[in-house]
Order: sequence, then structure tokens, then C-alpha cells
Amino acid sequence: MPGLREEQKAKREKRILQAAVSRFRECGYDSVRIEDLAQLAGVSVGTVYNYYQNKGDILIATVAMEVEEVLQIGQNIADQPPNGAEKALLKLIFNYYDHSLIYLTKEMWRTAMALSIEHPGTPNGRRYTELDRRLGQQVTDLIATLQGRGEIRAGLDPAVLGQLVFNNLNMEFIEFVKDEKMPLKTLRNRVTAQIAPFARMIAEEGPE
Amino acid sequence: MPGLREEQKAKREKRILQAAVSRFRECGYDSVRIEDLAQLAGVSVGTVYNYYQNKGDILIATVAMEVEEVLQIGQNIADQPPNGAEKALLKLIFNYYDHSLIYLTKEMWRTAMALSIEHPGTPNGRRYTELDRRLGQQVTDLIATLQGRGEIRAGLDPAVLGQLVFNNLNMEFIEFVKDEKMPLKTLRNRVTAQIAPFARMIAEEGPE
DNA sequence: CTAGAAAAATGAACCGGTTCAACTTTTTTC
DNA sequence: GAAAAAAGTTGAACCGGTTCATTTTTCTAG
Repeated sequence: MPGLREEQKAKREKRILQAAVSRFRECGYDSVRIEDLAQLAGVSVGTVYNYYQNKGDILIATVAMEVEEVLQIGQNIADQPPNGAEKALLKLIFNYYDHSLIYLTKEMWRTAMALSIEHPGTPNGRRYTELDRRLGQQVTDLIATLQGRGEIRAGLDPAVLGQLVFNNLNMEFIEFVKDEKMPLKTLRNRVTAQIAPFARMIAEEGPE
Repeated sequence: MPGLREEQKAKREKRILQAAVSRFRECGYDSVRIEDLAQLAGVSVGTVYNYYQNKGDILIATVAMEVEEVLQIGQNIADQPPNGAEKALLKLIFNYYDHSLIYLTKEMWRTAMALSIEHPGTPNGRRYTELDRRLGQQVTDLIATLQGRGEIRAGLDPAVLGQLVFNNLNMEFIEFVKDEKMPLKTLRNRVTAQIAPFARMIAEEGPE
């Protein structure tokens, strides 16, 4: 039996998170006060801190939901990639990029990234870093799959290539969210320009 | 004639910055209060804000000094690189890395990076981003020089390769400063593992 | 059903970054 | 050299994230 207490706890936590998602998107992370969230969720300020360690924690929770979803889809791509290193890599990367702004704004991404860099040891920071690690692992998995198929040179270490690609797509994503005016299309183009020659270089020499 | 006012202004700004460098290194960015800096510099809190826009601005100013120095040395390496793409790239990269902790702590780097991501439009953020851009440009310059010498395949775009390498060294540096326990040696090893195969791939096919 | 214990909610108080109206100092003008 | 203007300094007050002693709610034992 869940009990009244458990039930109310779950309901309150959900209400706070919903209030946060909505307000953060609407007004921007900085200008939303904890008091606003508390009011919208029908609880007191202190109660918000009972459910989340601090303001950043609430943001990370919303970011985590979005990343989990992207990881889910990415797994299918990594398991059954299309033929050709360039096509496969870009499919995975664009999956990440194209989902990134559905639930979250650029400002929310910036804040979450900043938090994870500034306070890497806190539960917030660690959680975001762990999500990053899993994204990177997915790129590595994809490359290993391609290598198993003979589409990438056998001598290359998938973990090294995966890290290289992930570092690149991640850094370009940071530039993307740093520039409020940059459209997704530009991000795609930039990464394509980098991944395309890279993919040719790591590909098993095919028919010229 | 510099005038009394100008002289005092310069002296005060310097005293505040010196107080900041010393305190930030000693106690960590977060636990240093503006009031502490003001006291140490012999001015009031309000005066600190006359010289620096906000706390982050003071940090960026100290970071900028360090990056300017590294850029200076890097220019020589980019202009006259040693033979071989791997050797040349690593020399430039290690120049960056080896200087990074002379004046600044990992915490200071983390905070500066977080600031530039979180508030890219502010003077702080822009200044840090601009420094990053110049570092990236230096990598591109180096690659162009090597290509001019015939040490890198002619078909590859130096700007694209430069961005790729810079993204990678920057991201690995972020991981380095995020992990308080990681020694410089580990950072060097990780980047070497990534740059070495990359350098071989972009190098003009030499004698096998 | 009730007393006591355990869990959770509350909001006033704290803390430090930031602002700004009043005050001082320096420079300029005559 | 005195008065007015310009530039700079000051610290008390503001603001919002965070804490914690107190109060309220829920659960459990008898």
C-alpha cells in the first residue's frame, strides 16, 4: 500500500517539477525565483528544498528527462546504424541535436552545462556528467558496430575515435547554445563539415 | 601628465586585482567575498564595482592575463613548428596545458568557463570566448603552416582540422579541471592518445 | 480512538552579490 | 584661490537563494 504520505510526496515533487519546466521555459532560469515555483506548486519555499537540493538541482532534473529520451532513441541508431561512417555518425548526432530544443531552451542548456562544470562534485554536477558519459559511450558503441561491419579501419580504437567525435559534437553544441541567434541548421552544417572529412579518413578504403 | 586621479585609479585597480588573485588562489572563488577583496585592497565594496562589473569580471581579468601569456608563447610555436604533425600539435597543446595551473587553480578555470557559458553575452563571457577563439585560431595557423610545408594532405581544410583539434583539446581540458584529482600527466596522455592517430591520418602519406 | 513518534511543511532570518543616493575628492573655470 | 563641475568613493539597503527552529501532518502502537 503506497500510503497517503508517499502519494502526496510524489504529487508534490511532480507539481514542483512541472512548475519549474514551465517557468524556466517561459521566463528564463535566472528570473524565476524559488518562491515563484513554490507558489505555483502550492507549497512553501522550504518544501521545495525538501525535494530538490537547490535551484540547479531542479534544472538538472528537467535536463535529465530530455537526455534520457535522446539516449533511448540513440540506442536504436547505435545498434542498427545505416551504412557508411559519415551517414551513421551524422544520424546519431542529429538525433541529439534535433531533440535538444523540444523541451529545453538554450538558456536552460547553458545553465545546466555551467552548473556541471562549476560544481562537478555535487550530485547535480555528477548527474549531468554521467549523462554526458553515456552519450559519449553511445558514439563509441556506434563506431565499434561500424568497425565490426568492416566500415572503419581495423587498426583504430573505437573508444578513442568515439571520444574525439563526442568532444567535437559536444563543443559545437556548446557554441550553439552560447549563440542565441544560431539556428540548428548552422550547427548541423558546422558539424557536418567536420565529421565528413573525418569519416572519410577513418573509413576502410573503399572503391575510389 | 598622468594626473593624481589617473594615478590613484590605476593603483586601486591593481590592488583589487592583486587581492583577487591571491584570495581566489588561497580560499577559492566562492568563499571569497567582495567585502574581503575591498578590505584587502583598502577600498569600499562600492569601489570594487567601480572597477569591475561583477565578481566574475574580476576572475575573467585574472584568467585573461594567463591566456595572453600562453598565446604569446603559442605564436612562436605556430610560426616555427617542429617537423611532424603529431609532434607540432602536441607541442602547442602542451604549451597550453603546462601553463594552465601556474597562476590559476582548477576551481578558477571551472568558474571562468562556467561564466562564459552561462552568460555569453556579457562583457565577461565575450572576453573569455574571444580568448578561446584566438587559441583555436592558433591551432588552425599551425596546421596551415604544416600544410604549407607539405606535412599535411593538401585536400584538407586547415580551419576545419583546427576547429576539430581545438574542440578536442578544450573539452579534454574541461574534463581535467572538473576532476580535482586528475594530474596533468593524465591529461597529456589522454590527448596524446587522440591526437596521435589523428595526426597520422591527416599527414601526407610518407615512407611506410 | 488516542498518545507519542516520525516525517514533512513552513516562513522568518541569514548571507553575500549588487545597487544607488549621499558624500568626498579632484579638476576646471574665472 | 574660491566656486562650480566632474569624477570617484562610500556603505546601507535590496534581492533572492538557502537554512533551520518551529509547527503541522501522518503514521504506529496499544
